[in-house]
Formats: sequence, structure tokens, C-alpha cells
Amino acid sequence: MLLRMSSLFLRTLREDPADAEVPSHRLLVRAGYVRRVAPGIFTWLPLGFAVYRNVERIVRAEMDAAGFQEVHFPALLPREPYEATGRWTEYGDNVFRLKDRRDNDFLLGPTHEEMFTLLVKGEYSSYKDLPVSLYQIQTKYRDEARPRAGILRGREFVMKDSYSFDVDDAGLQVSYDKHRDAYVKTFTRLGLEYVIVSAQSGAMGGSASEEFLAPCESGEDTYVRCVTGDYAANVEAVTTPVPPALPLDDAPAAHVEDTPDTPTIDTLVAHANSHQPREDRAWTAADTLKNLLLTVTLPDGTSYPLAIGLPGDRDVDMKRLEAVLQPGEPAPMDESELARHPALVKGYIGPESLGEESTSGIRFLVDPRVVEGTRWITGANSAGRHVFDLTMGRDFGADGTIEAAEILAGDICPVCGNELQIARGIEIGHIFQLGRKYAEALDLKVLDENGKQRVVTMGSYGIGVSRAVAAIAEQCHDELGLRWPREVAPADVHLVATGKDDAVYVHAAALADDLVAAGLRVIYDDRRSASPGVKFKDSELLGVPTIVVVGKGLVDGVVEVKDRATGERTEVPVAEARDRIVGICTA
RNA sequence: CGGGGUGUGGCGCAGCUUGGUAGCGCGCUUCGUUCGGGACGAAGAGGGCGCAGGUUCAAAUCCUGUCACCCCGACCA
Repeated sequence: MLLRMSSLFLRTLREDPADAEVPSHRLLVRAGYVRRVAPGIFTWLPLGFAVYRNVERIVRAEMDAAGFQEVHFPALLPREPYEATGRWTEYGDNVFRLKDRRDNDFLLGPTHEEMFTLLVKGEYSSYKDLPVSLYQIQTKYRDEARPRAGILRGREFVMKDSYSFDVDDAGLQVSYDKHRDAYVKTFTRLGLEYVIVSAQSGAMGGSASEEFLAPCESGEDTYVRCVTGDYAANVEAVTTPVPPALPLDDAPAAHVEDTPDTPTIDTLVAHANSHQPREDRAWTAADTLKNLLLTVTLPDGTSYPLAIGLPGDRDVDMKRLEAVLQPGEPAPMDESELARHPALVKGYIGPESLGEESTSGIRFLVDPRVVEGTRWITGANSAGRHVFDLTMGRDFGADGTIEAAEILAGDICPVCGNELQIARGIEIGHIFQLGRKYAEALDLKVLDENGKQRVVTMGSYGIGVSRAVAAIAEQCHDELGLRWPREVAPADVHLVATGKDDAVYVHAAALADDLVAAGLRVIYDDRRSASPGVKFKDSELLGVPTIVVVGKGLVDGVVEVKDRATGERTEVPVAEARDRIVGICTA
């Protein structure tokens, strides 16, 4: 493959595009790989499309190698299958909807669980046919409320989605593990640095779920990892280690105190330290118990009140809260609802007024850190007063625990007890055990060996193919431009001819042909009008891994070979150039 | 949906406060010089200022309305 810059459909930009913030977006536009056509919708230009195809090729190769079979659904889909699983309405504004000339409803597929389930249902009906895993590489459409970061979060994007079908949970686990292995191979080959984190399965339902995240500042997902490397999880899925219970008798008896002018946790702590000093150490915000009131709305429109108690040094993480309450949607309790619970004194709500057995009857869940024997400063259910040394298990109880507190750097690893770090990443893959949700909704069953109907259990596995291109760009660039890993790069060699000497161009063209004949993909900058500076800048911007310069060294019988990633440059005798370059590119 | 911001040649921007009929850089065309780190000179092509009303002798500039886009947040398999 030989691309001549003089005729290549490419225009690089000297300046950053005004609408690009993240590096991948900026560089992919500047280097002429993509162009925006509408918010979250992009055109791939020749070099960008070459990279995209390389990523797609690798993904496909690894799926095929794992024994998964490729199919291809339409992106334009009828309403009915999505109606059957309730997602026609559930997806809301996020799905692109349209009508045909007869006024029938259609949608542009945001995901294809229904279609795969129905496909298998239509073809298979025996346990002997299972397991089977099918996949497709498809353009997906989601009308994101706010597309952002260029290719990273678009409204049209390409995704590889796979689905496994098994008769039982053991089979599902095997299929899941096979996909996990295939993903590990795929992302490694793509040259991506990634972490595998435990995740919530989200609205898709199901149980076991892991995400592949590419660590990166621009990433939208926050995850934690243990300094020892034995634990990583999406913040939504982090579990808080439960501290050991303390003896109930060690704490002083609970006592109510007047605490004027303490509207915030900080002022309360200050007041406590000056008026009710603790015997062993100073009070901190972590010694206060704050009780939040929520109204949780269920999909059927009904709602119920919920109280959450957590240490005062932490806020509620709405994402975590929503994840655990799903499908319920939490919102702060409004004044009118609050007014219906006379036992609650706003600002001074204490645990004694909460709980299903209490006067309010409101379900009360506490943070896992609130274990038996812990003593708290908290509301006394009386304006202007707080209760001190209120001890869990002695003075109050709860209806259960809830993982809703924000995760902070330095929190304890649930596996080994070391500290957790917080980092951001791009979700490039997600695997999870769907279970029987879709099979049940769409009645996918097979006959087992006893002739009985069995609901099939499914797994669902996705790789963001177009997003992976951006993720690689995020991880592989420097201040000069992109630095593609060889296998996804748009070419192996970027051959630059400089100067005005015809001999240089004759020689460079011959070298380009030789390299192509040796099986390399070559971009040859044969432009006579561009200055050397422009050509060097462009070669660095485009990010092809090996840059070869034929120019002023030619009179001394050498060409220059540069490694884009390391910056290393070597002079190579002309006679050896071809073999040396081929060697580098095929190493 | 809430907050902030921006719409002016292909791209990046100035001009708007204090109305007078649009400018700069990059890119593009032609000629000449140049040729190892985004060359230089000269001559050009290309927009009527998001859109719709209004005020005015006169509107990119003022007023009203509207649309779009970007960023932060909410939302998001």
C-alpha cells in the first residue's frame, strides 16, 4: 500500500479546532483523520478510516479466533421487539425514532439484545444447539443528551456486540470467561493500557459484570484501584469493608445537648470540641452521623420515603446511590413530603425517629461504617439540639446498610486493607452476565435432555470500536501529535523526501516502491511545494510509527530513520535502508 | 433539563461598548526567490457578519424574537 501525500485526500490543520477539548478529538481533527458533520457525528477521512479499519480487523480476528460467529443486523429496526422488553419506552429520548410512510414506528438500534435473542429463538430450539456465541460489528445510534469529547462519546458510533446463549449458569460462566479472555487479547493487541474493574450491570439487568477501562484523564468513568493492584472497581461497584464491631459498653451513655448556631457539620464539630470534648481525642466530622431523606420513585410511578445515615465527612455519591436503588430513582425529599412526617425535625433528624419500627416508619439504611458499638453525634429530633455518644446497636438500629457514600482516595481496599486510589478511564469494553431477562421477555427457550422447556441464559459483551480509536489516540500521543501503535497505524512507514534535488525524489520513490514490495504500508511525502519543516511537522502529527527521511544525507549515502514513539533517530546507509526498515517494521 | 459561553470567507480570530457599508493570521490561486524544522516577496480569489423582524438616512454593531453550536453539571449499556 502506497499513499502519496501529493494526492492523498488530507489537509492537516496548523491550529487546534475551537470545539475540541480532549487530546484525541483535537489531534484526530488536526491530523485530518476525522471531520465533524453534526454534534456527536463524524466522518472518517482516509487516514482515520484506515486506523478505524485496523481496529475493527483486530477485534474481528480475536472474536473469530475465540469461535464466536459474526452476523450483521440492520441498524434500522422495527418497534415491536423493543416493545416486548419495555425498552421502547424505557430508553426514552435516547433512542432515535422514525416512522415509515405507513406511519409505522422504527428506531435506529441503540443496542441489539432483542434482535439477537429473537434470532436465536427463530433458529434454535434444542439444548444440543447450545452454547453459541454470536457477534456483530455495527453502527449504533443513541441520541445522547450531550455528546462530547469528539469520537469518545458520539451519537453514532461503532460497537462490536456479542451475546452468548447457554442452557445453565455454569455454561454462562464458561462463555463469559471465554469472552473475557478474548477481550484481554484484543485490547492487548490494540496497544491499549487497560484495567478490568468490577462494575454494576446497570439498566441491562443481570449479575456479574466487569468493565475494561483505558486509564486516561479524559475518561468519563471514575474507578478505584488498590495500590497493591489486587482490586479495581468502578466507583459504583466499590464495596466498603465493614469495620469490626466495638463493645457496646465502652461508650459513654447517650446525652442530649443544646448546640446553638451549628447549622453545618463543621460548626457542630467545633461546638462539640469546645463544649463537649471527647475524652480520648478531638471530635471530627467523621464522628457525626448525617441523616438524609429521599423519595425513591419506582418505574410504575409509585414512590416511597427512604432515609440514609452516613458519616458527616462524606457526601452521597448520586451515581452509587442510583446504582444500588435501581430501578428506583432517588431524589431529595421535598418539603411537602417532609411535612407528612411530623416526627422529623428538619436539620435535627436523628436515628431514633427513623426506621421501619420507629414513629416515622421510614426505612433507614446506614453506611457500612456504621457498625455496632460506633458512637455518634447526631440530630436529637429537637430543634437546636444534638445527641452525643448515640451508640449503634445500643441506642439505635437500622433496617440495613447501603453503599451510597462517596468514595475518597485513601479509602480502604476491601480485599487487602491497603489504600485505594481514584483514577479515571474510558470504558472500552463491558462484559456481563445478562441472565434470563431477555430470554424470558422474548420467550427464548430450548428443550433440555428431559424434554422440558428451559429458559436460555445469556451474556452480553461489548467493545466500542470507534471509541477504541479515540482511546488509543488519548493514550498514544505527545505534544507533537499522534503516536500510533504499529498494528493500528495508518501505515508502517512515513517516508519524507526533502529539498529540491530531483535525485532525492527519484531515490525516495524507489525506496517507497521497495518497501511496498516488501509488504509494508507506506505514506510517501512527495510534495515538491511543501518545505521540509512542514513535512516534518506533518509526519509527527500523523503519528506513523516509523519515519524515514531521504534528504540532505543522500549525498553522503545515508537516509534517516526515526522512531516516532521513542524519538530515536539513526542514520542508515542507503544500501541497507530497505532491509533495515523492513526489519524494524516487522519486528 | 440547570449554569456559562459562542455564532463574522475552508480553519483560527478581531471588529460590536462609542452604527457610516467588513478586517487579520493560516490555508487556497499566479509569478519570482527559497528548500532540514510549520520560508519570503508581489499580485489575487473567496464572506456581508446564524436566522427573522424592528429602530435608523445608514445595522456585524442598537432592540425584540428565534435557531444552532461549544463547555461544566444532570443524564447515559
